Amino acid sequence: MFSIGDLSRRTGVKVPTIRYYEQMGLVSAPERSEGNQRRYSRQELERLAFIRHARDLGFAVEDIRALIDLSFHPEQPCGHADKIAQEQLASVREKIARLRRLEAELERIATCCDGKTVGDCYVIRALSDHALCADEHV
Amino acid sequence: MFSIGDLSRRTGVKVPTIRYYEQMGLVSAPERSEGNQRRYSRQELERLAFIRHARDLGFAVEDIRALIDLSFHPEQPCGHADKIAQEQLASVREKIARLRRLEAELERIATCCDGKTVGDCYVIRALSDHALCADEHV
DNA sequence: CTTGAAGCTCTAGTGACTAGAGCAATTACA
DNA sequence: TGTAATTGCTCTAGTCACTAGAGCTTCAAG
Repeated sequence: MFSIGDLSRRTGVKVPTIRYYEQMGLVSAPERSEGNQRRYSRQELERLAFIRHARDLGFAVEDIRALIDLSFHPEQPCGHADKIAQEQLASVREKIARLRRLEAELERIATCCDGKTVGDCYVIRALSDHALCADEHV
Repeated sequence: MFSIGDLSRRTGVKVPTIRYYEQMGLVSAPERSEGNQRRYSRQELERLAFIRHARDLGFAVEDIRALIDLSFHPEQPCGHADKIAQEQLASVREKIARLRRLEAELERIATCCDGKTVGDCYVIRALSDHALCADEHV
């Protein structure tokens, strides 16, 4: 049996976060010691590792809940799991594209400031005047 | 004079968000009509456009507050504004790098699922077993 | 003059935690 | 066995940048 601290060290999920996951129903409430402390089995450790892994990959808690539900029904077609992963991939790609545009814009703004005072600072001017933007960033 | 709705349409900032910015002190409380409705000047429109632009570029509200303060002191050296922009650029680049790693991982996970049921779904297995990961993603 | 859109204030909710207070239980060591 | 340090417990509230909704008032058009 593992204490909540053991679980935390082994999975890298912080202690309050584990309790938060329990409250959200992502991990089930474990057994308790005589003194009311949480005691986890290996199964619960693995489940938390799964969650940690999925969170690292940017899955939303709701997605993770769906994936866990699916993993309890191994006989079901896996189209749903696949769809969740595909959607997550699409969303990550979108974020990357958006951030790339911001990067370009910021590079332009942050590198050509050669003014000495705020009055002729390119950063401030660029932010004041959207027309200075190379292209629309939404 | 513009109503809050005019301002919203012209800047693309939603009406409740404008009121929220006022509460946060990002935009100052404008004049009111006889019937207590907000009436904005062109200057306030421009300020909101500035904020919108900076938010689009991912600046935090605190950063924007600092940039606005700076823009009221055009005689100051602009090193601070430049620093804020540089930091924002660095943070955007970091996010891009991180998302790229996630993208690679998700591609691997989401494209090689050829199982029929959840039982042999690669998505689920990959999430369960961190060891399947090509490299560490933090 | 009426009707419907737009405005007002206020409170509470979002997601995914994080921080802190004030206790109780456990563990390590003497 | 004693005690001190660490870890655990519950509960509330805070974070960020909004967003939603209730219940009301004001404004502009026809």
